[in-house]
Amino acid sequence: MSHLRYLCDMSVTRDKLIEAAVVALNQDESATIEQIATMAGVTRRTVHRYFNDRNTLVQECKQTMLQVCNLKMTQAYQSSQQPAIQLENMFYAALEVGIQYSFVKKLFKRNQYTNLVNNQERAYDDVKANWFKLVEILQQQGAIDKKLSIPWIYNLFGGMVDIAIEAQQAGDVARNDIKSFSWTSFKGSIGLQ
Amino acid sequence: MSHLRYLCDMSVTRDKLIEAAVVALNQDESATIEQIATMAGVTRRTVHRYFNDRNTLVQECKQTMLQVCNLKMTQAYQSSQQPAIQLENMFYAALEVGIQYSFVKKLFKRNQYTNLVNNQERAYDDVKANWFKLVEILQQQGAIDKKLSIPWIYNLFGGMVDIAIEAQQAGDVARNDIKSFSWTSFKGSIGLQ
DNA sequence: AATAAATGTCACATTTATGAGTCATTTGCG
DNA sequence: CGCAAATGACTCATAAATGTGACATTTATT
Repeated sequence: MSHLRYLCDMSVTRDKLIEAAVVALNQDESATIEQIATMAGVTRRTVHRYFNDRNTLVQECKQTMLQVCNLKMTQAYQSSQQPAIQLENMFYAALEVGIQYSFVKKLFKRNQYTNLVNNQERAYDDVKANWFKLVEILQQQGAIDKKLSIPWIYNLFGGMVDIAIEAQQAGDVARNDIKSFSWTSFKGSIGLQ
Repeated sequence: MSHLRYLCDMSVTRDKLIEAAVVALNQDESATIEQIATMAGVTRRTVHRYFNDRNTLVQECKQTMLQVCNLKMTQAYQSSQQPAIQLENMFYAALEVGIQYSFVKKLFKRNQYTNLVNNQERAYDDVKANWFKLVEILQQQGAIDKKLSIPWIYNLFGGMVDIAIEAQQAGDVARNDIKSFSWTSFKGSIGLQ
């Protein structure tokens, strides 16, 4: 056990593969192993060495992404006591884990109410419940446009992250501007003071 | 030639297949012919009767969707002389052809600058150019937040359509609310007075 | 330089997707 | 009803994607 991982350490490649798979699957949910391997800069055979089959890889992506998002979002939620600040920090957290967040969102969009309820998924429900509470409070205070429904605002929140990702991938919006642009736009879209 | 098309008229089935393919491909760009057929409520064999191969079907989807979007967006652009009204009507037009618009957007996101430049694609460039002019005018007038860049606003415009589609598909936002919610939110997101 | 780990290359079996032919059945119409 | 168009059900051939094994090559560590 070294204090620093080797560059060719297996766990590094493993993480790299999951990361590449998330990017590929986020853009094309039927992406082939070949495409994922190419994106990760390895051979298809290497992917098969780390994951028995395609489904295993996909499942690992789901678990890992859920874990990452739950952690980041929970930290953001606990970063303050003021709903407006909490919401803003949760937005930034979602932006930071952009593609992961988008992946998790799609995950729950498709398999809604499967019987695959595990700890991570329950934790995600908690995160979502906390988010809903925040928006409810802000709306009751009149800080958020009362004409908009909370489910709509939830869709907006996730959708704005996707817009930020797309803008970044398209490359036509300066990378440094994206964070401020997207928060400004999200704030405006819900009429937040 | 009857004034009313038969229910089993070929062109009806053909249109139905294209429509189903657009929905399927919009959600999974690698959707199989089987999935598309299922979505259209026909057999895979039927799809093959109308389109020689998968690529032909995809190409036809692109052409048809481009045509539909160009028409609707151009009509909306020409519906007024006031930039703010024109923009609003273009937004509604994009919403009306929601999935088609989203499809076309993805189309141009991937194959940017291919050599497949045909009439429809040139027309799309015109539509886009007109849209840009509107936003530029509004921003110079101070009617739109000057801190936001126009490419960002363009991404927002298309992204808001996607959010509306998702909200509708998820079913957690009342169908009648979606039009007003999304315009309200888009307006707010760009700081439009 | 020697060693071990990690990855690449090739070869092959299995599965899945695609495209197309044939014939029976359904559907809308006169 | 009876006709003709449209579709479904079944079939097969080919192509693409997946999963594995054996071995060569590269890479990092000692």
